[in-house]
Amino acid sequence: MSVTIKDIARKAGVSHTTVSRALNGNPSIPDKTSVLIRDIAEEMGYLPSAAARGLKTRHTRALGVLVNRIDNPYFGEILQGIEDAVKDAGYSIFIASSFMNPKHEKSIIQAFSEHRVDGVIIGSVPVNQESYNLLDQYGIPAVVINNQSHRNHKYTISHDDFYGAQQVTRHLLDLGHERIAYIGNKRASKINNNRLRGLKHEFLAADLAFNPNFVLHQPGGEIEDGFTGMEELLKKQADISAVFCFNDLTAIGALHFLIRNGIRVPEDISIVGFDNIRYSAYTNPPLTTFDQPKRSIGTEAAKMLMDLVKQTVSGEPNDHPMSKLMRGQLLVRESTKQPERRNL
Amino acid sequence: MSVTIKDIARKAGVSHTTVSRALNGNPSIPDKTSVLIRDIAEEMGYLPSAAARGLKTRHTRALGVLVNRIDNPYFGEILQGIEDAVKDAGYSIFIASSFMNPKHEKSIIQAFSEHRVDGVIIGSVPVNQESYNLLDQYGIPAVVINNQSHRNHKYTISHDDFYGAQQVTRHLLDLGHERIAYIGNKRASKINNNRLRGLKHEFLAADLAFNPNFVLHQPGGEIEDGFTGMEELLKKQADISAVFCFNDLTAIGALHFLIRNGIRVPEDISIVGFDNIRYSAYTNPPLTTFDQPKRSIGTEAAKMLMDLVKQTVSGEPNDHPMSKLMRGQLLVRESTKQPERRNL
DNA sequence: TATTTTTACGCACACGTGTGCGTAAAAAGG
DNA sequence: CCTTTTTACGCACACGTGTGCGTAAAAATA
Repeated sequence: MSVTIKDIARKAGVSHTTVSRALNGNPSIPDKTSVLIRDIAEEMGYLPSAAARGLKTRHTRALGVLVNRIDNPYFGEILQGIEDAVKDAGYSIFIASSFMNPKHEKSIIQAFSEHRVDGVIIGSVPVNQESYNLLDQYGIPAVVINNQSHRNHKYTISHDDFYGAQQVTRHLLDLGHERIAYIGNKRASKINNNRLRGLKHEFLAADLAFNPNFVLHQPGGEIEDGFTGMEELLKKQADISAVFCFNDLTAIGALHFLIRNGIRVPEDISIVGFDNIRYSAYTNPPLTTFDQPKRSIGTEAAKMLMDLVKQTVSGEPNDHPMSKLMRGQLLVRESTKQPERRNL
Repeated sequence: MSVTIKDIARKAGVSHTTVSRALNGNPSIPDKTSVLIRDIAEEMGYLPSAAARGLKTRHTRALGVLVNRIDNPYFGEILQGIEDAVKDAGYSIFIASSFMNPKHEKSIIQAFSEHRVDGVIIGSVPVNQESYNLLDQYGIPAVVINNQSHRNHKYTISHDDFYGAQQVTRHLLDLGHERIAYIGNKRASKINNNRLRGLKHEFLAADLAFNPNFVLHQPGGEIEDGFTGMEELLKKQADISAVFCFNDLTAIGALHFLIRNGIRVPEDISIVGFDNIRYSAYTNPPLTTFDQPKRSIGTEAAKMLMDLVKQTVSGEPNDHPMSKLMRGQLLVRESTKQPERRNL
């Protein structure tokens, strides 16, 4: 079965203590025996048991990542960013998706805790107080990406949605749009609010009145929500000239609805997305959007978490909260242009 | 810090042995003490240490999943399928991406082995013999999804690409296309071959000659490969009427190139993708494609692996290989229609 | 050579959980 | 009431690794 340090010890004619020390580079072991032991270990295909080691050292070199769903292109890139950062540092990651279901979420956090992960990253999901208490009790630090709960968390990485929404809105205003609609996502309450706030702020800054009837909050942020949202919006308000969508997925859905119904984009209506998921460059027309540094958000979250772990291990208390706000940039493609004059 | 069974034992006035048995439902413990102990455990927020337990039981209730990249929409859905199946069974999953890099791959397999995962799923990545030997040595079963290496694996889940390509080709032939090109993906050699074989087979079955100049193998299967592939193909062969693309991503790229260059789809050229990634329903025009049951592929792989683990645990030898071939179905949307007569 | 210092390594316990075996107490049987 | 069976539980060891402390041998010093 699996090779243990005792097997190596037997073969090398020393005690397992010496093997353990040799493999960990303890200076009390002279080079020649150290080399001998390493060679034998290599030859026997020895790999230390993370379980046994973790039992003693109290850390596992494993992190837990909780997301809403894995097969979401936005999270996908964040996950990849996390993995990039983590891989170099020799950590492994557990990934689980909660589907916004509190039951799942609780059992995921439990599983993470049972595996005694060194830390947890929570990606754009509101998490129960109960789950946090669990992590607290087990002394597991958590970094929250795009905090969605009302609670303020100690360690967060967030995207500056307010700024992003401002840029998007300014772009539309600069083009001459005034009848701008917003298709939001109820579920992502905090993010949704920030984006809407950014939009309103720009209207205010431009001395324009924003028509609240132009806002529609959908139950989710998927393609379908954009599709049905666009449909509903046009039923209520036929005279909009541009739509700011919660994210690229909803924008793709909205775009699709318009094209299906013979409404030209951007000639009749301009569409803007948010996030810059990979695919948004290849819609027809290519989507104007706000480019979130998703991969960087992932790596920054992972780095922050690994720093926290290091501090925890070295026993430093570190009670001051940390949070990092990441900014992206507007990406003008072809789904936006100045509004054409229409008979009013 | 974390609560142990000894803590519970102290509080309940029994030995840790009794606690262990009570929590594991050992019948030698009478109900009333058992309930008492469970209550105390609950109250103290006890969660068993997976490490300590795994050390004794020799299994960790953790699986490893190796993919090419996490942020790929095709894998994303497979991953979600795996996670679905695994969650109900109380397993957790490590996910790591190799980027087709043998170095990464080796260190990932090592990490999985160190964590003594109960099994590994390898998703559409060719894996070194060395890595397999490692898994073998540690007695870790592996299920391979869409085997990409030349070696035949013991346990596999595959999609029936030959059948799929046949359906796709027949669809095009039925529409009246004969000048059908294929944009392939060199990297996915085995899958690529099967799809091309399916295509050729249908030509043969229809008594038509297939023009090998209409085949182009790209270095990858991303959107960009489709874009540049289409460009190159048109330079070489201007008179094609339909393109069968390796997957939806390349199809999206190809489609994008055509539209950018004023070539109408499907009036001038029909395009077919493969996989049916979520987004393919929302291209303009919506993509005709072959719908792979990705989520099912993931769940089936997970189930097979968990069965293998169960057998390994119960000591059954189980040396007969297993493999499951999954079939999808053609999904005709709007990127294909009969060819228009052109001046030849 | 005798003494002190250094070197090289092992003993024994710990981490948290599971389990074979043993045993006092309780229950059952006579 | 005594014997046998059953019940309820604990002791002690094991899993694989890490570590404080101790010690024999080797090296350095006197």
